[in-house]
Amino acid sequence: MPELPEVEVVTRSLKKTVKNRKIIKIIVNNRNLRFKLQKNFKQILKNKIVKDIKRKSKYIIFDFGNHFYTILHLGMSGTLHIPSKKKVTNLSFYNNPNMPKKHNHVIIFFDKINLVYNDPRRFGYFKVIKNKHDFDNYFTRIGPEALDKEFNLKYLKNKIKYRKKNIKNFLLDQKIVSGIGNIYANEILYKSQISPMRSVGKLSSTELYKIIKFSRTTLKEAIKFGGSSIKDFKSVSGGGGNFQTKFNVYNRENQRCTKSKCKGIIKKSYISNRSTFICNLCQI
DNA sequence: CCGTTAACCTGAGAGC
DNA sequence: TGCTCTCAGGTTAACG
Repeated sequence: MPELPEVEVVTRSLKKTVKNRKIIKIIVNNRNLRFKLQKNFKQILKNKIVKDIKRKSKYIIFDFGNHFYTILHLGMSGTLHIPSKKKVTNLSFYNNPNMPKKHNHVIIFFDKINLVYNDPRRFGYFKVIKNKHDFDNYFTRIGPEALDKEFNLKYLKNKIKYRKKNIKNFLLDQKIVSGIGNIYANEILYKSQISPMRSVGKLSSTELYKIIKFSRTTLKEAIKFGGSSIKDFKSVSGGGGNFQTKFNVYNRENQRCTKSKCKGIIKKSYISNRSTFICNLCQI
């Protein structure tokens, strides 16, 4: 489900809702997430106070102070929500309305507020980290995120050397640049007017610069619109984002290119089993 | 080292 | 109505 903008939106709402709150208790209904939840997960987090909430690419970080953290990755279908007594918030694409609590795997009880982790496909996971070394080490596996200054022309030029990978898979490779997923890779390449099939080694500096620029602007704009809600993305309070109304190519198969004067039709294909949308006339 | 594929999961929607 | 099949916003082990 979530790429950088959606995770950012969730992180911002967590800052407003659970920051500085104390965990009273935790209920674990299903430990079998992508990685099995450690046995003492409940005990180890009990009575901890959330000092801060941070985000690193697609990871949400609960910072408890003293280099004690819990990292959460939402996978494809993970959502966090705070149930309200007034309205039903858990009605995502994947949830059977008759059994809305079926995939509520972890419930964190704060004073006054409960935070529910729901994840039908269970590709998401929590990881508890207890020291600075492990924390820093955890993120060495991923490259700079697309909004970082480190993700610049010099960095990119160095990374593409001697490589034949196509630009779409390159943008999706979190070791190269982190935070971009399938929706935004499609949108960024459309705005850059570059075909997703192009080999990275053959891209010009101008083209690389466009990719960097549009990565930043596209992700930032998506954040401004509250992320993209295709099927089940919801913010913590239950509202969806609106960036899907801004899509130029994603999910727009057989529709007209959004650029005025362009007669192109958006075509769908697959690259490494991921759906890929392009305007044949705009993207070369 | 590099690039690609399969696998991990559940459920909605399409087609028959 | 119901069955089967495909697809979904992510990651990564395993393979050639």
